[in-house]
Amino acid sequence: MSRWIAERGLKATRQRDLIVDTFFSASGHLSVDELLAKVQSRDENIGAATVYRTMKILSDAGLASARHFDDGQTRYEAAIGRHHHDHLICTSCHQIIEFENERIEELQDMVARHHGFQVTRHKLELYGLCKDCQGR
Amino acid sequence: MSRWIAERGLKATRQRDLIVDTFFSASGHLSVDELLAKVQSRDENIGAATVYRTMKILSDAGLASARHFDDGQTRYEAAIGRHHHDHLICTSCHQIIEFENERIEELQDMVARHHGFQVTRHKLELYGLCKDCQGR
DNA sequence: ATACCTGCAAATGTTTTGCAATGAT
DNA sequence: ATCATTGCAAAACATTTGCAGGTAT
Repeated sequence: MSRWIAERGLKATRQRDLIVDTFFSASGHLSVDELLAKVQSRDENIGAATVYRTMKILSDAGLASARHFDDGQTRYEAAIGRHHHDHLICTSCHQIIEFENERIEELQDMVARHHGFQVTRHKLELYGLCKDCQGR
Repeated sequence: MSRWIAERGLKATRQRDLIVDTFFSASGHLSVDELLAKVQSRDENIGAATVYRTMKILSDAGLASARHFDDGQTRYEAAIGRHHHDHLICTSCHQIIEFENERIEELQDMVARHHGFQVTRHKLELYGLCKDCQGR
């Protein structure tokens, strides 16, 4: 993100580097809390506000995307060179599975066109029980 | 909702009746704030907590459904005898259009089956500009 | 009479913001 | 030297909860 940072007069700091590095080293859909914990295990003096601020920058830069699942917390996932995709979310073990489906996207475009809508982003989430959680 | 209320020892009160009546008389996807305002224009002494509590009851009774769009507020819509449907949301004028698409639902089921997932509910939201807001 | 309900205010949980001190260029 | 950034604490939100008093059955 250094180019993006330089272009708008932002500064590279130890904290930002650490947060960004931690974020991209981790996998999955991290809540700010989870990320903060990982970050603080490397430098306990980093504050939550800095993590919030840094993730907002990453998100504005298009390098991370914010997701709002139904648990009331914002989660971020890496967005570098990734296709758009949607999510299956297990309501029992909270596992998140990603999927892509070209046909669904096409049908969404069709629906939007039909309503004269210009879609900029969409969200498709399927909530339920994953294979492992169905037997209890 | 009188039957549902009686069945579980809940009580019919003036406030609940007023909130429920206001909710079903209004249309669209009301936030608690919006509903509270309408309710208070009929009885200014009704508190926000009562609206929250009542909408939770309606929701548990299956008469209203809670929606969480990306604006950080819970919105409720009437759910009596309605099909499942999804939403187109204008990010400029905040208009919300509903749609149903059988093919998309089928494809979702296929995706879920493919992952061994048992889906209980899903959410499909298309964000963008509605016809009116595209010209600015 | 006995629960249940209400309104208020206080508590909660998540995210944002003001500010003085610190740090990058 | 400038101006962005940090950490902290306080503020801002949306929502929930405790409680004393009020109300439906």
